[in-house]
Amino acid sequence: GVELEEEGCGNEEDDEAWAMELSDVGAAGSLQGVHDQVLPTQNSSTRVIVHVDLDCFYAQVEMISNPELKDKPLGVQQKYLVVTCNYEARKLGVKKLMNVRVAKEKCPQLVLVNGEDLTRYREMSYKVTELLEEFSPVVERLGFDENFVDLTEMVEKRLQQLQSDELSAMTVSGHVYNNQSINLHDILHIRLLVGSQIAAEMREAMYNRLGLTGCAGVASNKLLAKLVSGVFKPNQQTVLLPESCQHLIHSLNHIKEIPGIGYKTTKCLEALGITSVHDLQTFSSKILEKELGILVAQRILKLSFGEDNSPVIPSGPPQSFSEEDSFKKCSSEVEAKKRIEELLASLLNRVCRDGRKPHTVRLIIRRYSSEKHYGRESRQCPIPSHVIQKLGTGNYDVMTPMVEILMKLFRNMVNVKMPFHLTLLSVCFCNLKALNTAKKGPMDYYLTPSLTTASHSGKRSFKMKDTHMEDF
DNA sequence: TGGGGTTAT
DNA sequence: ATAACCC
Repeated sequence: GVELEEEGCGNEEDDEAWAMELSDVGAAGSLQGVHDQVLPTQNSSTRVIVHVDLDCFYAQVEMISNPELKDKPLGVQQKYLVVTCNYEARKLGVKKLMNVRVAKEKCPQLVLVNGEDLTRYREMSYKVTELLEEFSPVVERLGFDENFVDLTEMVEKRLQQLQSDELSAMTVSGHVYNNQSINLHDILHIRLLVGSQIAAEMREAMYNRLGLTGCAGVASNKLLAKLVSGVFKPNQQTVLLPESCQHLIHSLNHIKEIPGIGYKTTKCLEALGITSVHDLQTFSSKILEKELGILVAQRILKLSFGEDNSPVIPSGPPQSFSEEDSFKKCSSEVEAKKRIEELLASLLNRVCRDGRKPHTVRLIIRRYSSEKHYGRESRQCPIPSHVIQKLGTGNYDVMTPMVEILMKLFRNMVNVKMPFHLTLLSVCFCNLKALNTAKKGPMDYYLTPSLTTASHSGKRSFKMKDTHMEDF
């Protein structure tokens, strides 16, 4: 890695230099200080990141589909859960991931729509990502309703376009975290301020073109942008200035609120007596490294100080397509086959519309068991090339051979001669490759996806050990 | 707990 | 193939 040190909260050394450089800007009405100094910082660790977070996304999509739902308390139901709900419903006590029965008790007027089919949510989700990509191509998706955008370059360009008399008239858009005042002589403040203006334009475009509202957080890294985006909640935005970084991170009541510290790590930290951000910041790094491994320990320790050097990675098209269904009980091979066929039919549609070809298929099951918090098993195998070729073309029957492959995977996992009880089935297409439409040419050997992309990039390689059809 | 996703080991 | 993380 080239980067030596944190961004995030600091750059105290630079701050004073900037203040000196710019101290005469107001009086002289010149931006030379900005222009001279902005360019050399372009590849430094001072970034401007926005996190965009849609308000109760599934519920919004449903309200757009059926405007009569707009002024009613609305919940989106998957199986017996209300997975999300609009703000009308929240006022009446409905919470995310609340049991349907409990939600109805709390709020008898609650209107429920089924949200088990994610198709429209997925489509709207990608429209949002594509809209954000118009601002800057560096957009990273997080789930269906969140995106990070690296605005660093855009901000630099806007600062270079700025006329000299415009600087003193610049204003922040939305909230400033902790009500901190902006110093127009501080280049870090100016850059984040410009970021807040771009964030406002993004939210305007999302509303005008897609009818969606959401929050945005602007800060110097992904962690802080994400944390600050939720400070003012529906349909508002907040910018974090460096001086308030510690205030933000210490406003968290528990380490589990830090993105990147998940269920397992939280349990492990709690066993060490660590519950608050301060506990983690001051805990022995050596002991932490022994308990969690050096990589996790060093990463979460940095996170606890608000430091996060992870880049915004453009998501691009999805790496996998999957469909799953959960149920109380599936205990026969015939029933499993029917459920797999349903999942497959939807998946084949999606894969066809994407245009790329999956080269691997995977079957995932969850077995019934009273305990065991997380128990999923999977088997995968390469898709035979003659099946891949038929995938885009509606003419040939691709269902039959695919179902046969999947049932072989099924019988490899489940001994169908013994009683079994499944509660989930899922089919996943992955290892997606672009069509090879290139005509023969001298360079093709080096450019063809199956050779170049897979074996050298390390990103989409054949690292997984597939069970081959010959094994059966 | 749903119905998805990602990367690392 | 699994385990961790995210929504």
